[in-house]
Amino acid sequence: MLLAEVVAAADAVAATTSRTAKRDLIAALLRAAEPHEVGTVARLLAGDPEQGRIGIGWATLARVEVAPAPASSLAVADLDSALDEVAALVGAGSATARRERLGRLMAGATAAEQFFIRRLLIGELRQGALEAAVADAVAAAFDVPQADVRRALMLSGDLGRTAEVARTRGRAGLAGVSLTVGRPLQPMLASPGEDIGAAVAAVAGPGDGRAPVAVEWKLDGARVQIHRDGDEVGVFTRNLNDVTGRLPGVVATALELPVGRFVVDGEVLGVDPDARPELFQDTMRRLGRRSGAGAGASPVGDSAAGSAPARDASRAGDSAASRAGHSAASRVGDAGPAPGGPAAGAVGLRPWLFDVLHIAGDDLLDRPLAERRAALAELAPAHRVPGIVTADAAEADAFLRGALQAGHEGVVVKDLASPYAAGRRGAAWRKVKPVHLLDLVVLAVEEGSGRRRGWLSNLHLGARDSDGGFVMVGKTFKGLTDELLAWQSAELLARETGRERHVVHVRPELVVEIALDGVQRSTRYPGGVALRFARVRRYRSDKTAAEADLIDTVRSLLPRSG
DNA sequence: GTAATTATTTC
DNA sequence: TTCGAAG
DNA sequence: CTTCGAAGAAATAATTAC
Repeated sequence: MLLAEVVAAADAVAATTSRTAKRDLIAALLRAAEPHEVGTVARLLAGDPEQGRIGIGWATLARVEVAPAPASSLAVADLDSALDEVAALVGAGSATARRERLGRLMAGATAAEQFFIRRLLIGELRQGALEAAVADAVAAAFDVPQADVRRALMLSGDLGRTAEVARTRGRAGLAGVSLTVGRPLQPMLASPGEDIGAAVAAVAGPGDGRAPVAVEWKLDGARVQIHRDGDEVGVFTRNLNDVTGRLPGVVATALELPVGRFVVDGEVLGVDPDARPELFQDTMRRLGRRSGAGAGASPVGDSAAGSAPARDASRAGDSAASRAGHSAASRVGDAGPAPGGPAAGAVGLRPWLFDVLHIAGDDLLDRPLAERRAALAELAPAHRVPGIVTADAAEADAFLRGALQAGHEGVVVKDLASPYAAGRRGAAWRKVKPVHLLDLVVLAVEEGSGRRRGWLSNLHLGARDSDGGFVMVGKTFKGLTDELLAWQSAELLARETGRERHVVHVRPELVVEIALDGVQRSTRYPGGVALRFARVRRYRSDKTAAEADLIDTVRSLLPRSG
């Protein structure tokens, strides 16, 4: 298949806002593809090429300027192999070599193709259709039920393979896709809850006689899905990245459990010697460390295993997913203190489990949560996330307060009758965490892009200094309706004091109420703190900048670090 | 040696 | 994370 | 009412460029 056909389809998809039209356009393209190309084409249209991120970003692309070819000649396979080649370039001089190879690819591409390749590589296809849309198109193209395609996609985590299966083996083939120990599936997600009472009511139903719900601590770490098959262990993140080699302690824990074959779901989190959870930043620091990759005990084993970042976690499907058998030896060395890092006494990242998806040959996905929790209690009682079962909102509230007291993020309220809805952000799980509010001053604003082009969108936020000045503590563009965007654009434009690039500086007069989850240490901002998940609640027209919150108030939200 | 670039995770 | 569009 | 996509920040590590 010619790349031009794919690009034409992508352009047509971008040109319509109708989801069914998008689906039909993609379906027509998939039908036209050769059977062996279906997977590649599907992934291209979903903006997720098999090679993943290959070390090309906007900066690299900006330096590759090649006159477009007058006529299209590239095949899909040409693009695919070019991506393979670029991905294979590592080590000294690789960036130059990448640019060179990319330039050759671009020289053979028409203007439209070049544009598509750029968007693809940057990871922003912006056609209003990604994985889910393509999945629906797969169903339409090959005349198989949408639900079957989605299920296979969630269980395999692999759109290309799912598309190929649908094309070559149809409905029966899709039905044959099942949870496979060692291969990650899409994790179930929680939807946001207003507060604990609302969450309990939403999950259990309102009023008397409501069903009991599970209420569990919500830990501020990294989601992990742990697979064990005999002495093979694989650990995967929320995005199905393989982090087995970075979590020797988790591997060791998995190997200690009394059952040889299982899939469990949970969170990894560092804990201080005094049992307080580490800051998210510190947990991520540990997870980010790639020393100790693989099973070997050689602490300076170098990055021999897939030297390029992000590539050891490639989703090549059959990659070296799990080969971390004898990891106990590497555990002690790896968990050692990072230079300049926190707490030498910390024991490294530990798994906290809250679900079981498979155990000893039985898939539990379709079983009620109550049953899965019971299975977990038997499999790994010492590693469970603390939780209760209750029908009483007051009891749930008390448990939430306890979680916060212990330094955790909040709780997740779960329907005990619900199955494990892989890949869904359903109403069966509701997360509840406290919201902080701050009144901050708008110091500057950035021009919007995409559908916010023409508006002033991203706000630079400042807290009040003790001597009358303002200290920037973060930015946000969230929580703005189109109406509010229009209003703030006009108001801020009227206060413009100067511009640099896309940033419009304004007189610090407007006070905006910001909701946030908390604050974290920052090296970027002069106040030493940055807002976490800041979003606009409303403008405080009733307040002047002199009444905004102080930087010390912002700092007081910092959790005490380990 | 330091700065820039890219990629990764969380939300 | 939040919002808006689509169905 | 639900799903989906798009908008972006922050911190970190690895690697390359200068």
